[in-house]
Amino acid sequence: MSPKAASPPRRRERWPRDERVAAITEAARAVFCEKGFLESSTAEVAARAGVVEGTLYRYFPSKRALLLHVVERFYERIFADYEQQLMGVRGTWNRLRFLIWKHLSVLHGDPAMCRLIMHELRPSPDYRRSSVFRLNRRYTERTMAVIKEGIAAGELVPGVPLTIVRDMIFGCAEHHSWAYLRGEGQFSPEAAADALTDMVYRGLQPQALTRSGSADASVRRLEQAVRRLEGISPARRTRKAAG
Amino acid sequence: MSPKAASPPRRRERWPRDERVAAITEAARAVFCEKGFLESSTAEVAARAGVVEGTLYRYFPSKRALLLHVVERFYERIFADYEQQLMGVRGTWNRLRFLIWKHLSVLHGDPAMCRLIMHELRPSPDYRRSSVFRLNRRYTERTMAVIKEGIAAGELVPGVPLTIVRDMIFGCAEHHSWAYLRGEGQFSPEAAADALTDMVYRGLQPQALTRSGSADASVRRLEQAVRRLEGISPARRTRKAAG
Amino acid sequence: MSPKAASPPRRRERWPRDERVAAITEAARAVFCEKGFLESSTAEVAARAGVVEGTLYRYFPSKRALLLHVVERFYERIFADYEQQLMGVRGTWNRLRFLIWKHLSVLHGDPAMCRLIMHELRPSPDYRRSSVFRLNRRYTERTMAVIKEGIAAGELVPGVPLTIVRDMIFGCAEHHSWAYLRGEGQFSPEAAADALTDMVYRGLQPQALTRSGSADASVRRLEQAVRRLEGISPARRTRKAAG
Amino acid sequence: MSPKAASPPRRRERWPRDERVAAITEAARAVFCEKGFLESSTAEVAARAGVVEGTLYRYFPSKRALLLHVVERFYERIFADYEQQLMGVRGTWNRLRFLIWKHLSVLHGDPAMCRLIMHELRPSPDYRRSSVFRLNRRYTERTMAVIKEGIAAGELVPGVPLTIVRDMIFGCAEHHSWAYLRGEGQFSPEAAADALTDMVYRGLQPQALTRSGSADASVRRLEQAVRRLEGISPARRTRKAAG
DNA sequence: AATGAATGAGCCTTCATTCAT
DNA sequence: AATGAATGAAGGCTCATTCAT
Repeated sequence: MSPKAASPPRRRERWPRDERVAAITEAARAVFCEKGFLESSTAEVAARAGVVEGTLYRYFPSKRALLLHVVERFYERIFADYEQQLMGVRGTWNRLRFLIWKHLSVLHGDPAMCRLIMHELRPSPDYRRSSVFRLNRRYTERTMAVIKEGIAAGELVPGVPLTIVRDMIFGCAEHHSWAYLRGEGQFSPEAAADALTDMVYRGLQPQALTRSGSADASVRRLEQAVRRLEGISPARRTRKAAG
Repeated sequence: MSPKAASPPRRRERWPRDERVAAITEAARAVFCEKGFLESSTAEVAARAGVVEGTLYRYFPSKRALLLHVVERFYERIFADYEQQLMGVRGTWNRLRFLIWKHLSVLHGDPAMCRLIMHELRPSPDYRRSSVFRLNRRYTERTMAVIKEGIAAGELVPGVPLTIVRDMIFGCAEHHSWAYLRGEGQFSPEAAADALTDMVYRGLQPQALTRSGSADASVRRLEQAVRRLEGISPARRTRKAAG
Repeated sequence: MSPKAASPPRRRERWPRDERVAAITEAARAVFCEKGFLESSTAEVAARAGVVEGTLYRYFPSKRALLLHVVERFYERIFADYEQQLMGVRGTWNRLRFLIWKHLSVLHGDPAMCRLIMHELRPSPDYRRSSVFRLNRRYTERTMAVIKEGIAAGELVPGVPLTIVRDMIFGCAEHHSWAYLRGEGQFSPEAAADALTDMVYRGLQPQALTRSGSADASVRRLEQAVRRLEGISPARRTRKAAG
Repeated sequence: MSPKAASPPRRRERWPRDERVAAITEAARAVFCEKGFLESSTAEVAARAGVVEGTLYRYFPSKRALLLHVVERFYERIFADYEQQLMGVRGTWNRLRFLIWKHLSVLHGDPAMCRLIMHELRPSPDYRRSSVFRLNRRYTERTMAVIKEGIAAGELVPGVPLTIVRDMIFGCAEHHSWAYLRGEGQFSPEAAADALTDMVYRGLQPQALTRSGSADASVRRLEQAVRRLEGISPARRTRKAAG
């Protein structure tokens, strides 16, 4: 019933507000990345930031809010990079490759943070209501915009649902970097970007199955038309052709 | 508000060991899927299995081992399904589409278990040393084998690293089902399998990047006209309508 | 999830001291009544008063002192009402009924404040040393004065300890309004005042067997002995005697 | 993510369950009574009971449940006393006086516990849904039953709402013992019981205000007539009408 | 006078694992 | 084999009060 007794104060630093926030954010980033979110304690974050635990809660309402803030700052840095650079790249394939490469580079450049986002933030139940979800959407939309431009230009075909394309790009990147994020493997953003871009680009090419240049290309194409009329899947075409 | 009641002493049932294990496994599966691994307590698993907590530790060295066991059983069921059915499917595209569809169907059919595996088991630090990791590798290798067959048959080109192809397939599937696994969206295994298979298949076609204004451009245009008239795959319908 | 925003710097308003105090008092009253004392935070009081927390402590030495101040103001309002009105009422029963009704009306009219006083202020360890305790004493003494007048006038008998009478009146009022103060019931100040006044008034009527010192005291004592042997209540005495 | 590491066990006592519960309950009773509920810590309760904190939660789901249990045990002891003894008392006044005295004796005999109940348990928001509320109702109903018997026997009049009578008895007892419960005063259960019982009993007497055959009866009757001419109360109307 | 950020002790609760019976 | 009670460390969060500016 009686209020907590005051204790002799230690020393009371008065930094500018922004510096405090920055110190806390950075400390949180470091601790979360090192140990993971669940394994981090607010006590450790506070200690590393040079404040007491209570001070954390003056700036952030909860440990989780602090995580979100850390991740938001990360996205901001990413975006800052993006905007400029993309403008200097021309051509659908090149632009696509640039964005994929950029994404892979992010994964490669800060695996701890990416692991934090992917393994600890994203699985949480309210992720889809969080600001980070929206940031991520904005992030992926940049890539999808390039695809759409390609389609609009007639360079790519609109036949494949864009969500599939998006999931293919980001899912592939994620899977591909999986082990690396865990500190258990390596990958090359450049090589992966090349391969992935090619796959996606080719997958969206209008020519479909036309191994062009070959002498019998037109013959095969006729065969295929016939087969299609028989109601058979495209896969069959090849086999029959081969047979 | 009387103290928690002591449960009535259970009879020391003399079940066969296997039944015990099965009961515990099933209880664990149910609880883990319902509440997630971290949120599940051994107490609840034991209660649902009709044993006391201590008994759990007679059969499994830890809660985590129990999780691994549960997931292993799940993989076993998947495999049992697979082997037979794949043998009945011919053609690279079809076989690939079958495996992709099967994978998506698994995600669709038991989202809770898949979420458990993907969000709770896989991020753990020793996943790559676990039996489940090996099972999963075996699982994905089945799919990669089809790709390799396609390459061996000359139907697909070997230019793209297989790991990229694998990551594209499973990464896409995972991303695509993400919201669904959280109970926050829908997806169609069939439609997704079609689109994904097409993308991958086309991405591995030999025709390469003939974006040229090459000589056969006009031939291709003719082909397209034919295709439009025939109108076959779902993806194609759109194009037809648009055309 | 950006960090808690710093509030825009408030203008250092140069209110008259009294207005400041009044604003703080009113804010505190509102917050304390809404959420209870323990559940209220000085931060919220300050915010509602439009000042910062530190300013609170310029005017009040502690949160608890603020509570006391709030309650004192409340008592003052009550007293202001009282003094005048009572003068217009004549007759012991009427005056008693008026005061009881007034008390019940206060409970009825501001249940939140009364709950605050009764459930949160009064149980605190130093209540009996507080100014509010003295105010309350003054408050109850007004009622006791009426009783004393009635006794002095020979209309009521002095046999019952006044503290019991007082406790009966205020204890009854408090119990009667209990649920209402919690927002869980209703009561009528008028009906309760009637019943309570009658009970008290009748309980202090001379007719009962208690006017001792009278000549027949020893006779009554004998009667009581007899009755005790019969196992009958003293009340019977009267009726039997009267009969 | 990894389970908490086990530490070297200290010593593991295995008392009979009931003894453990009793030890915890008694420790909780002692600590709560000494320091109040809010000021007590589960750590202290556990220490006094000779168990670790976790053990508390095996038997009770929360600190508050422990409080409720302690209070329930207290009520049980009270009831055990009651039942027998009341049977040996005859006559409305005597029975009423016994119950009131008993209640006051309880307050007098265990002030710390009663303070706990009245100041810490009862004000809590969900008190009215608690088992203790029901126990208390049962407790007060015992007393009201005696009043009802008196009314049924024609010894008391039914004109006053029973809830008012109940509130008067228990409210008075509570107010009367207030300071004592705080360790700041004294009171005599016997004297208070006598006075309170008389007040209540007389307040429920049928005879109205006129019954004595005493010499000054006529004088009083005249006084009353005067008062009636002045006034006023609704209660009186009834009597007048009846007269 | 006013600000408003820093303090920091301490609480209730959880639960995988162990082990005496 | 089975029981089921005991362990005990750990952690996020609150908030009245102080005091440098």
